[in-house]
Amino acid sequence: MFLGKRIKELREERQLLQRQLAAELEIYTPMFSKIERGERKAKREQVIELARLLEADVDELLTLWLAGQVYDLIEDEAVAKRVLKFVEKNIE
Amino acid sequence: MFLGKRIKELREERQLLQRQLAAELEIYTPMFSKIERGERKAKREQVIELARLLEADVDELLTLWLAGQVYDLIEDEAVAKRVLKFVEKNIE
DNA sequence: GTATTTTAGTCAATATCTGACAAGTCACAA
DNA sequence: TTGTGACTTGTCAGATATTGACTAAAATAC
Repeated sequence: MFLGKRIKELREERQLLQRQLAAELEIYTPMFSKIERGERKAKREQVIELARLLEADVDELLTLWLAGQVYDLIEDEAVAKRVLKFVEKNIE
Repeated sequence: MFLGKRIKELREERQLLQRQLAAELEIYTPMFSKIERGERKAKREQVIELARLLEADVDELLTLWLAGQVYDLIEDEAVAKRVLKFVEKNIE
């Protein structure tokens, strides 16, 4: 969702078609469309490849990719913020 | 993992056996053991029921439950902290 | 309009998760 | 040293979820 939005932005800036990026990733265009709209989850490898194809920062895209997954997990939870704080405190 | 540790603490404080809590949750003891050790993921419902059985704060346990899932998602990622910050900024 | 791009929907294949259970380890007691 | 209770490990079929391939429909551009 965060990732899809950013990919679409970058793709349009670069004037590329979904079809073109899909071909590079060796997936079908409908699949690419779904990834862009957040209906399907991209694979890690695809995110990395997309960063290359779109000349974007791979860490930025990986961050958005993961953020979307974290968001999906906690968005409807009353304790969402508390969860984030907790994980922050307990990471590495 | 966070949840399992806390459940074990509470269970021992209350001097309850895995077998007893498992029975209350209507699951097999080995399953309970796995949940406690983080080998299996508890269900939302089970977390809520456990809070009741252990006289613990349900939000605390739900937080730990979700935190474990978020942690699993990002623990090995270089951008982990950045992800948390990003989600924090973009929640609600 | 019609051609191109994007999205929606279907479906089988595959991967992942779950529950149930037998069998194992470990600690302690008889 | 064997019996018992608590907990853990391992397995495996069945349920669930995810994925990829693709057709068809919708939106947009020309």
